[in-house]
Amino acid sequence: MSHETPSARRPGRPRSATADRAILDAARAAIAESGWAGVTLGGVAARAGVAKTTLYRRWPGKNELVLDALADLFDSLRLPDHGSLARDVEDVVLQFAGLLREPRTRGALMAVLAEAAHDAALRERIRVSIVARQKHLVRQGRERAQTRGELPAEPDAAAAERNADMVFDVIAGAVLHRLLVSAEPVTAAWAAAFATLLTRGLAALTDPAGQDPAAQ
Amino acid sequence: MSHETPSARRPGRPRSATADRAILDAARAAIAESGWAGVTLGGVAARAGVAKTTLYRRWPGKNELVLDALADLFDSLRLPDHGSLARDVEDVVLQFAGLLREPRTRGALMAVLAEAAHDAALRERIRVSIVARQKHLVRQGRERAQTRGELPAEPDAAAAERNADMVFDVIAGAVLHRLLVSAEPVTAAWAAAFATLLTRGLAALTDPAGQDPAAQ
DNA sequence: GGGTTACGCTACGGCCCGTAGCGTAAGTCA
DNA sequence: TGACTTACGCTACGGGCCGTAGCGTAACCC
Repeated sequence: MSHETPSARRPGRPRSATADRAILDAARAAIAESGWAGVTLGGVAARAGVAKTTLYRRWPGKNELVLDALADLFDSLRLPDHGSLARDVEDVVLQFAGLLREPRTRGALMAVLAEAAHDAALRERIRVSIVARQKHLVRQGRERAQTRGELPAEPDAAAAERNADMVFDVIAGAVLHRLLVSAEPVTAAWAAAFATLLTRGLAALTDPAGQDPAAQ
Repeated sequence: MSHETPSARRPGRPRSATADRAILDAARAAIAESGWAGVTLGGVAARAGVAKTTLYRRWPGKNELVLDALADLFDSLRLPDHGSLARDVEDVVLQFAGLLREPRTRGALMAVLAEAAHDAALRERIRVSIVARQKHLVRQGRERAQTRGELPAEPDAAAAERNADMVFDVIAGAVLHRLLVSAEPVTAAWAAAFATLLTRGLAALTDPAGQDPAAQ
């Protein structure tokens, strides 16, 4: 996943790709069954039919393993073209909420985020394997919206990047907060209302007559 | 904190209020020093000058203790009146980000949320001691904005409640996500842009000509 | 074959959890 | 004052999991 692909083949016995997949599958299963607290590296190893030491040879600890096991989940997100930005956002929001429908998956994700709060290396790992990997959705949506004329073009690249980050934080943050802290479901109605709020607000934000766009 | 206040004085030796405060202070200190993983109930007890058993007599476990230790932090949030909804939102966003400036505080909060994902009792505890206790800020802001004429009045109470929940999720979610997942600071410029996005979007959302407000 | 790396297995020290048991301290009530 | 009730401090314990060390074996390259 985030391991170096041995471009130059090294001598010695190669790592078993089968074991890699077995371990990640076992980790996902363990998460689904017993949540974060229920995941023990010993248990994952046993379930994967692998020695515990093999596990420690590949991942520094529980956080990194679970993160890798979760990262793939988000790769299934797609931005369909419904003809309007709001509809597209609504669709992606529902997809995202669907991925986190399982409470234990939510728990595992949050736990990793929690550890990241005081672990810079883990934070970087998250940034690479989840955030950066999904940010293309935001860029894609913006391009479409600008082509449609729904959103004005940003004055410069820096402003465009700031707005993309903002959109990402607002979407992912709102959905996570609703599911996890408020503990209420993301329904179609909620997604529609949220998409309206976001797209209207975004139009105002990008509008040059909107506010002072003082850079950070 | 969330214990029953002994309205009718019971017989026997009363619980030491001093110990309660000492334990919560010790827990906060432990969080600040070593983050979630570093908090051990044994350690907290020792630091508080209290027997470990005393701790277990009052809190079911680590989650509940840390939650109680964190809940007070949010009570300092205030909604100042700057004359415009956007400015008020901006102010509160900066306050909120300020509370979470300390990475270890963020970690402790996130860890509690993570556990809550698969612990309904803890979820309820969070809902009561944090979410419900701070939601008055949203209601207050809405009332002011409607008095000022910045926002239209909602058609009915249910719609008003839905919007309030939405605002809460968007604000808290976006700030948390930016600080924790994106790992970028909440600057004054970011807060201003976010406040613009939210207030403009909210105006569109509440606008009767906005979209179909199909209830959930 | 020799060299190199990965694997499975076992065993271990260490830390922390959560509880039990006991004697003692601090209150209430008669 | 003395009986009663509840909280406290202390010690001890079984149990679980962590993360590592050591060893023999398996797979791959030259």
